Order: sequence, then structure tokens, then C-alpha cells
Amino acid sequence: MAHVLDDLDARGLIAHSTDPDALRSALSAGPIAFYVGFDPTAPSLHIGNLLQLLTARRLQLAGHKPLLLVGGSTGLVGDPKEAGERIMNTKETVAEWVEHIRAQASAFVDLDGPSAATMVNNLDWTAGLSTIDFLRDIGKHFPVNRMLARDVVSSRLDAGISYTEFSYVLLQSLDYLELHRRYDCVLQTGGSDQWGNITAGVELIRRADGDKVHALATPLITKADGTKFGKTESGTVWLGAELTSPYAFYQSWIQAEDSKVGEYLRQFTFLDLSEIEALEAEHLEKPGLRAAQRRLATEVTTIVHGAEEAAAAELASSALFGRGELADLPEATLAAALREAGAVDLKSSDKPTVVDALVASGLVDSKSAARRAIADGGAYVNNERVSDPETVLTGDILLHGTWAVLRKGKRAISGVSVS
RNA sequence: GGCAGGUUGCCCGAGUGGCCAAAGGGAUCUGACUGUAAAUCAGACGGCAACGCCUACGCAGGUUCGAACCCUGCACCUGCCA
Repeated sequence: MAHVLDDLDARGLIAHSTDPDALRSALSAGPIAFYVGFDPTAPSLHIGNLLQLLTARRLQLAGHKPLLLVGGSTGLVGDPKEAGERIMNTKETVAEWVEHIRAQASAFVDLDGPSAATMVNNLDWTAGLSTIDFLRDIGKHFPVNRMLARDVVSSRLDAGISYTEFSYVLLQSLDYLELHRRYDCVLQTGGSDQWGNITAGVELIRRADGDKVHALATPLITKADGTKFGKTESGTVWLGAELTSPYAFYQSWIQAEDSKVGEYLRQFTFLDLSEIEALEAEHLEKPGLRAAQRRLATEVTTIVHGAEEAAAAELASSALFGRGELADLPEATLAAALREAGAVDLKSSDKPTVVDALVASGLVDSKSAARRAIADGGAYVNNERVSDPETVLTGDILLHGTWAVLRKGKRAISGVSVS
């Protein structure tokens, strides 16, 4: 079997690593413990975190022990980001998010077996830490001149950065040190945006304990236009079904750009590389079929939401985006597809117009926007373009006397049931 | 604590008494082409009971026929001096 590093590399998952040869030997020498952290900055993890979880899973499958850290304390501080100072969340909120995220993250790794994953929370070793001990034992190892030179920090010097965020790197470094001492953790993985924080931990361990440990960063995942991956029209793509439905999640993948679908297949699925190459070849031949995107969407949705949800999302998508007549779909199929895609219930006694329905469905933000969409020629009911905003959704417009498939533009769809 | 500069729509950023729902750019949305892709071109882009009305230029007052623009106070940010 190929070395796990070779697999990660072939999948485009390695952006940087400290001393690759040493890391290779360490991974070959036997099972190691490694860690990856997630800060509770929202109630759910998102696609960016998914890449880290899947990378952890790959390492676990290669026999190594994952330590999944949820940042109960780092989440209270917030790491500096270019955009500016973060709004602090209350301790109660963060504690709640920690629980959600812990539950979410743990689903991606095995918690049993020889390389069982362990969930850890950095609040465990920082809650009781005194400021004086922190400054003496940790702070002493951090030269401020080096801290100031870091990109995130220097970019913030003009606009301003609080001492709180400035200190973040000490906390994350402390995490690595603690996990090194407690679990003999010798590798931290993370996104390349975390590289500075990760290597600071490596440095701390070297200074404090004299040990050499490793770091591995995955590249920033981007869309074809170079912007950050994981955002759609409706915002962040979350892993939590309450925030992003399995259907919406599936859709976000099926819309992947041609130029990126191969990369995503490598990074976000466990398919064999040979199978991915075959998909790419097929896609090159007949790009219009979007076979690679379909496979990608099914695979990733299955990993995150399970086979059943993935199948439902797939079915709904093919019903709604299929070339067949919507009117020919059996009512049960149509109803299931629309429920999956998201549907709103309207009362026929209100004589709902297309404008009302567009607003109610959330496809547009206001009636003005709805009228605008219609004027632009971008509003459709049952795949027929609507030209009159006053069109009332009743009678024979409705499929099976109840349903309407509302669409804005090419791909935003919502169901409407009128009763 | 003092002095100076700043706070404009999703973001950046013009505007310093009427012609301002506010230039320009980005983002976003839609159309044409097409494949739920990209590129390109075009249009839209505060709200509503919609040729008009309402809301909006940090917050609260004031001057004026009329304010994003002038005045006063407050908040926050940046810099310099204590």
C-alpha cells in the first residue's frame, strides 16, 4: 500500500509541511497521534472544516490516531483574521456551539478500534491556568518581534488588533504542547491559513520540551475564479442539516465548475484515484452530462448526511432538473422532490400571486426583487417563464391541483403547495 | 486627558446646502449562448399600496423653504501629544 503521504499528495491535500522526510519516517515507523482543531465560531462546521475531517480520516485509515480538538477556550478568544476584529460571542453561546461541533466532528472518525479517535477540548487545560503561569511558561517562548512579523498580524497593524486576538497564537501553540505531553501527539494538521499558528506550536514544543514535532497544511480550496470555496448564493455551505439541507448541500456540489471537479473528487471523496481519472476522462468526452459532478455530489452528500439522504437529494434533483415534463411526474414523486428541495404552503383563499410565492419561498428577498426577477425574465412556474407579476397560483397552473415548481434563474428552485 | 483626522448603500470608495436613492469599482442577481460549468456580451441591483410615497449617508438634536453635506452634543475608530 502506498504511503499515506503519497496518497495525500496525489490528492492535492498537501500545501506545506515541516521537514517532509522526517514526517514520512515518523508515519512509517508506526502509529502516531496527530491533532486538528476546530474553533466554535458558528453552531455548525462547514465545508472548509470537512476537508480537515476527511484528511484526519485518511490518516486514521492509515493507522494513526486522531485527536479532534474543539476550541472551547480558543473560541472565546478568536484568531485574528484579515477582515478585522471579531465580535466576541458569549461564553454560553460558545459552550453550546462546542457541543454541536464536537458531535458533528466525531461522526467522521472511528471512536473505537486500534486507532480510535479522541475528542479533546482545550478549555480543559486553560480554564485553570493562571495568567502568571501562562505568561511565565508560555509567553516567555514567544518573541513579539516574530509575532508582529506574521502576515495576519502585520496586515492588521494599521486597522488595529486587540491584545486578545494578538495572543491567540499562544493558546493554539499551548494546545499542541499539551497534546504532545498528554498523548504524545507529534503532528498537527490544518488549513494553510492556520500554518502560522501550527508552526508556532512546533516551535513552542521545541523550545519548551526540546522535541521535534511535525506540521502539515492542506491548501486553501478555491473556486475557479480564485475565491474561497464553500459559499453559494445563499451563504456558507454548512454540514449541519438544520442550516444547509441535504438537498442544498448536494446542489452545492453538483454546481462545481468543470475545471475544479477533478480536484474536488480527489480532496473530498474516498474514491480510488484510478476511478477519479476514469470519471475525468468521461467528463472530458461529454462534459454536458456532468457525470463527474453528479458522482461528486452523491459521494460527498453520502459521507456527510448518509446514503439515504443522499439518495433523496439525488432523486429530487433529477426530478426537478430533468428534461421530462413536470406534469408527467407522479404526484408522490413531485411532492417528495419539492419537500426535499424546500417547499412553502400557501392558502388558495389568499389568492397568492407569483410575487407572493417568490417572496414566501425565500427565492427573493422582497416583492421588489420578485417583480424585478419577473421583469428580467428570470422567474418560472413549472418551467414556464412568467411575464405577469399578478399571475395567481390557482386552478390549472397547479400540478395535481396543488403543486407549483417555482424557479428563479437557472438553478434556484422552491416548491409551493397551494391548498 | 489634549490636538488632528475619520465614520456613506453587501464591500471598497466619490460626494461638502437643492440637479442625491447618492458617481465609480467589486460582489451579487437575471438574460443571451449552454450543460444546474466556464468565458463573453447585455441589463438589474433600498423598500412599498410603485409615473408617486417612505426609509437611508455613525447616533441624537438644531439651523434652513431645503442637509449625506452647516452647527451642537454623544459614541466608536486612527494618528500625534500627555
